[in-house]
Amino acid sequence: MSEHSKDPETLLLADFLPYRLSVLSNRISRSIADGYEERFQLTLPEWRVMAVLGEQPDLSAGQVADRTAMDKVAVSRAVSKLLDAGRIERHFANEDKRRSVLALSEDGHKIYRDVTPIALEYEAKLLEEFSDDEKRLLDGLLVKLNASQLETSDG
Amino acid sequence: MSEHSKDPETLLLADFLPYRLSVLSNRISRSIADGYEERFQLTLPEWRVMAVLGEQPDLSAGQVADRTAMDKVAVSRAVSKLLDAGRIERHFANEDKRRSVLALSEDGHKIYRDVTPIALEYEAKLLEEFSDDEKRLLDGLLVKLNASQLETSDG
DNA sequence: TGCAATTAGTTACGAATGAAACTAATATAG
DNA sequence: CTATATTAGTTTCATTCGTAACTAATTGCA
Repeated sequence: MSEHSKDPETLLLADFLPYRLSVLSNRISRSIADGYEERFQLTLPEWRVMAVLGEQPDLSAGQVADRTAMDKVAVSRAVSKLLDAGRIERHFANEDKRRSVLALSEDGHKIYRDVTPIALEYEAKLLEEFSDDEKRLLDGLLVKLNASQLETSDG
Repeated sequence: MSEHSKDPETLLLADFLPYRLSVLSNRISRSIADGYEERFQLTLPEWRVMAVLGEQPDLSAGQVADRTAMDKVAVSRAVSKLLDAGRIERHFANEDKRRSVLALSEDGHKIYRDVTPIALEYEAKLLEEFSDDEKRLLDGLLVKLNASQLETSDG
């Protein structure tokens, strides 16, 4: 990236990878959320929790946080709204009564089945002009960026 | 993406492009911001405004909003904090007294010169394992995704 | 055992955010 | 001209968000 600006004094926002990713990602997330938020009265963090529980039920709040890269407070809030709305069910583990065990309710499953295709169709449209090769390439580059990010941030 | 899940019923978050971009991008932005926020008492939106003014001075608030993909309220707030801190200067255009003309102050320039290398070094680290080919590829794929996003959202 | 440290999750509170209403200046239509 | 519509930017208000403090349950170690 920034091949145009090797000079460490010059920052061209339009070439700056973190900036580009941020703008792109925010626009995409917003577009998808527009497809379900109003219609299902469902915020993005709530949908993330539902998506992960639809994929794998009986996770704890902490596990949900790990998988969605949300922080535990955000998960706690989303969970409590989803419980109020009757979209998930919660019980607590016998062997550790702090640990919650979360799963979609029947109602939650219904919404999950409705929203999932909206999300996937959006992704499909986004990638509709991409060849299989390009998709694989993109996948690989994102995996690599992700690994690089993890190294770069902490150790 | 989601090559694993062509089935429109099944959403694998870990394969879902919008989700992956969001997690990656948020982590990257956070890491960079950690490098300057506390040290320079500078929030991310404030830095974005400074970055664009450092690159091209004498923009109006609206032009800053367009170039940073921030909304005008966010720009207004960032501008007013930057004015308070003496990091930018504002006057108003003679031919249209509503339109602001913004530029970094001397102090702002100093900060700009300090923060820019932090941002660029982070980007460089992120891409340090990428060959030139891979960088070009990534650049092209992001350009394409961006175009696709624009089409997909509105018309 | 029993007390300190850790862990799961929630609550409280201040800061950040976004939508909508507002103000002031300019452009446009009659 | 003058009234209406539009545009630039700000303010307000309600919501969202993140950090830190808190509660409750569990673990570890003396």
